[in-house]
Amino acid sequence: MPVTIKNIAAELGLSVSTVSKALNDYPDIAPQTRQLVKETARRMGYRASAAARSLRTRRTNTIGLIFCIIDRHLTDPYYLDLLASIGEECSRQGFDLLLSVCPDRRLERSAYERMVDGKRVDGMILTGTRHGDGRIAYLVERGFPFVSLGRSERDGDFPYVDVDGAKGINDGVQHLIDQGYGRIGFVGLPPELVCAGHRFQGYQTTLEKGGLGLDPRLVTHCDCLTQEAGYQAMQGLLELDEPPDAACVCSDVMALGAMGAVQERGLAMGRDFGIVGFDDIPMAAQVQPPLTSIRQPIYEVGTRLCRMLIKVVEGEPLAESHVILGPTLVIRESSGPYQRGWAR
Amino acid sequence: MPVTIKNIAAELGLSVSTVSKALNDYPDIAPQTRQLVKETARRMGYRASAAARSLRTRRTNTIGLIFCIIDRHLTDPYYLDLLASIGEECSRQGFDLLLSVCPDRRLERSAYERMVDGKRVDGMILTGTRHGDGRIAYLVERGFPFVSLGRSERDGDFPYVDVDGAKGINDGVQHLIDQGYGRIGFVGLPPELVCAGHRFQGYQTTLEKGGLGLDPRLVTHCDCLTQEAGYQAMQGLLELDEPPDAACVCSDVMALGAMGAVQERGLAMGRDFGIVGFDDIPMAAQVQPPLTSIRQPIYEVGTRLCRMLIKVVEGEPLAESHVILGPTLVIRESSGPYQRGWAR
DNA sequence: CTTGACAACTAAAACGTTTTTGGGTATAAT
DNA sequence: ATTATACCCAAAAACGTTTTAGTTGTCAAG
Repeated sequence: MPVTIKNIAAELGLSVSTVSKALNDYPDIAPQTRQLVKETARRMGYRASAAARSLRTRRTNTIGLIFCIIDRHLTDPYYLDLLASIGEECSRQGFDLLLSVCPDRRLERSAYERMVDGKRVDGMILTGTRHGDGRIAYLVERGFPFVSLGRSERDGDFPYVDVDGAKGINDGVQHLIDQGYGRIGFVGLPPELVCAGHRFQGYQTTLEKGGLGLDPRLVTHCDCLTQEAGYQAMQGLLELDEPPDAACVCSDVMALGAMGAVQERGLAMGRDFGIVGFDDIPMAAQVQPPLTSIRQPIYEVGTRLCRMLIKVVEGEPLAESHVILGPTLVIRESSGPYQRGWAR
Repeated sequence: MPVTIKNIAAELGLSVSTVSKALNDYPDIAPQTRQLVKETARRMGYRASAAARSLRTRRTNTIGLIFCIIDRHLTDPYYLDLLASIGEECSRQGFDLLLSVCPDRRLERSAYERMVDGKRVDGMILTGTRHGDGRIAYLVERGFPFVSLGRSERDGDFPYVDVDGAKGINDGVQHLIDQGYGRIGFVGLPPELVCAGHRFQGYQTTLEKGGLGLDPRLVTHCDCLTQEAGYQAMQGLLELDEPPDAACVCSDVMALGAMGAVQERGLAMGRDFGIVGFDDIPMAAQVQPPLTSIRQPIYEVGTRLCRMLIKVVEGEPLAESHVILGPTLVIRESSGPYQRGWAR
């Protein structure tokens, strides 16, 4: 039923190999033949069978992406933008994107094996590198092409794109200091994430540079990137004997939850209490008050990841295999100048 | 390098066909042989080549999904949840999910052709049915298995899952009426979407039922589902000579933008002006004031779509091929009782 | 002793490509 | 007239499975 290369050959009285070569622009095919074949193929509505082609060429022209969803809620717009940028670049390059969503960390390994060992994809994009990342170990051991979003110091040398989290947090914390906040808390990412450490370092060094000591009680983190978790974390900080008057929250989604907790206490955001988020999701600009946030160039990250991986897959050399992109602080009202103390 | 069925056969001194049959539980294989083969396969780390298998069986065990992104921003959490639910169900059923993101409506057709004619997937999930939907025409013509999220009256008979938008809007508008709002606007979806019509009907009938006439000036719509568009639409309504005192906005993301426009005018949300959104994204509960919204059972929608499609692909009969799920109104503060008039 | 039935396995074709090798026919060079 | 050189095309193998159609061996029934 579907039209194959053989049908075209029969139609034209040519051999299969000639047709194949014509379609693939081999040099030893007469220009007119090539023309004729392509014309006929189009007329007959021919499309190469992906399976047959990849069986023969050992290439799938597909890249794999696995999202491991904890808690059944992956509603962070950040991921959707990442996905969109990767997907778009894939399309441009004629690649497909095979996506797997696994609801449980324990199923993650088998999801990778399915894609990699089942030869379903040519390469993988890995997001959110973790300490002692089993996925990296696996891919390195297999010698399978991959790039990652996020560094991983000790796990071997592989191409990655990362955002300079320390720099981002530095800008954010410094901004809070400049606005007059003196007791600045930190709501970090799940500690297993490599980038969580970088961001904390940014917090630490900027406090020191600003002459503010680090109070460990003001440092907390969320185990998942949800509003609820951000709300809880901020609750914890506000219940301290000496609560903070500002906080740097490592994800906007978490920051929105944190804002809720602050406002619930009757504190005026951007006056009594300052918050800086991370990611600069679209919602950040719309919420009341608008949320100051450290913008990640997420579209560029996704695009670069995709381009790098495709180069690796095709065996081309990478101009740079370790890319660190700079975030930019977007100042809005949630970090307005500090106006009064906690006790009022 | 990768271990194939032939390697296993050689290792055990069996034929390829025996190994294949053993792995696939054919009855004419001795139980002990089957056992031995499976054991050995596992030990050697065997994984069937997806390409070879699907070349032979004409099945890919993959379903396709194409997101057409307008405006480079697909940050609606709704889609991420939909994607997550579809992805999870795929995993459970041992299917892969091939995702294509096309930045331009003009590239949509070729994205479909790539998946369908290139035999990359066994079936497609189509989202957001449109009037005179070219995708449906194409798939029907090809006789290709698909299910859709959303009805389509005239385009032929195919399985779908839909949410009862008329019912949802009905509940929302009735709620606004009950809260004392008397001049209720409507911010609809892009009119090309089939569901846009259903929702508008819900608006219309509920107004009539409530004895409120329909003022066409209070009816507007957005061309894309962004906050910005919602903001603009609401601006338009508020600039009328006789502006509304409430509005039903057909997507939460748009509703958040609309809330911004309302608040910018100095109106108190949930007192001077009521808003009901649609989708009940997580953000709705967190924003200030929390947004009343019509919840779509999006996880169930995704799961059902996936299950139905897989049944169709496998040639099993569908218990019900036209599923309409009910939304539920989640009441929050953005639709608090009407307290004062526009002029103050 | 043949026949048939059954169980357990194998041979081989097929799926639709790509690619290597090689063959034939012009044209050009010796 | 012979040889070399392009040029164009065809044959065939290969990729790793699945599946149809046997083949072998054993055992029971006739």
